[in-house]
Amino acid sequence: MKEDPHDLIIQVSAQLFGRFGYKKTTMDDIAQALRMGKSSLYYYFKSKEEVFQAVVEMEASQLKAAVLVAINKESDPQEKLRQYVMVRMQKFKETVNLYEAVRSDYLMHLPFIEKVRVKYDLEEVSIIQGILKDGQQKAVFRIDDIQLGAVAIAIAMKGLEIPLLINDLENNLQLRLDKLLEILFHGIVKPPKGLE
Amino acid sequence: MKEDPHDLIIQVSAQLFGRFGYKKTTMDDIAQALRMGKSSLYYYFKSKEEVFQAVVEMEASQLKAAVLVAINKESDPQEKLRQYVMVRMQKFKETVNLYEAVRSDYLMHLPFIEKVRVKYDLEEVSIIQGILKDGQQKAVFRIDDIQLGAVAIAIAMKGLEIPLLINDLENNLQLRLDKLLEILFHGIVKPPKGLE
DNA sequence: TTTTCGACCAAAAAACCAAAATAGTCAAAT
DNA sequence: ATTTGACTATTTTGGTTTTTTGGTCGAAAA
Repeated sequence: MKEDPHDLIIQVSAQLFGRFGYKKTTMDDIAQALRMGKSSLYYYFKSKEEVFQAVVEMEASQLKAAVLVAINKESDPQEKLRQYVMVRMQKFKETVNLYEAVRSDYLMHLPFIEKVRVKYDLEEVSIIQGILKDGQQKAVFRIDDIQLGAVAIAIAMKGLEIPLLINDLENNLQLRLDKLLEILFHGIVKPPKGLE
Repeated sequence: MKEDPHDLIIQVSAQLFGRFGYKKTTMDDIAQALRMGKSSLYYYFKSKEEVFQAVVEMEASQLKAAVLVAINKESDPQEKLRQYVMVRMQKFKETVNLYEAVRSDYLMHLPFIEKVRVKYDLEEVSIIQGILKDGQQKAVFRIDDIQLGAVAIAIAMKGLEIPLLINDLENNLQLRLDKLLEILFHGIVKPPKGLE
């Protein structure tokens, strides 16, 4: 079974974009890597932007898939959420193009990237919502507004992306995540009566 | 009492940097605005970078001061923390140069800005630590590792900076902050016995 | 019909270069 | 101790040419 040209282009482009970045990768580069004429690319994609968008969307859906697999392995909502955060942070760094798209000043302001980012953010919130809802049904989470709660958690997660590029904190990361999760689960206010 | 030239330069520079940005503001512009020769500037500062650094540090310390005033108005640790988050997010946007320094791709990677940012982050963590410690002594907060807890909260706060530039959410901001704080205070896990 | 590609174009980018602007120096003046 | 004008080395800018690149099209192949 031959590979669908469409997908093949996306795969090869992903590698090139990943290595050289969006600007430095030309349509000719991609065509040459595929040993086809540049014009042929335009039979499958109508612009360079569209190719990049496809690459980013592919990576985003892979990230999403990995995350879904991880949380479905767990049944305890608390553990689901922990796995979600862990896997999502872990994989995020590895998806180079998505990373660049969200990060690079140059790309970030392009309207088509903006679209992808919003979509990707919404999916993230939706996944968290799912976990929260599940936890609520199983009566382990107490949270009144699930929508807002999910957004709040997503926001906190964004904060973790910042120091990610400043200094790699492979080691600290685990520790900080655990701390963040503990606060997320139990809060910092002492329970009223003699508990715990 | 005359104004200290050093401080005067910082004040005027802050306005110019704020209006035109770091790159577009020349030392001549600053000198002219002060009606002094450009060379005189170099009597007080040894480079343009140093002037900008002084401006950013001034703004950072003003932000810190405003935040300290706000939290000292409150005595309840929980309210302290709430005021801290509110004021810090509110004022942050208004300190244009600090904002640009942390944000702009061009400036962010300059080593001297990096330094300022780290220092500023550390101070932020230290303030949060203070609030947490106070809350612990007053037995209203329960948190084992104050250092890590403060870092976790600071990280979550960084997440709030991101959507700040994407779309102004003056209105949503208040709502999201409250939600984030509620989770921060009480967590999302249902307490074991029939409480609350 | 569907897919590929060479030839082509307009627009963008890179290379180049001279002129202007700018950060920074210094010796002399105040 | 402070200020400044004159000076310089380095960037930045503006304008021009050349090259690259994204994208089109019609013809050829499959």
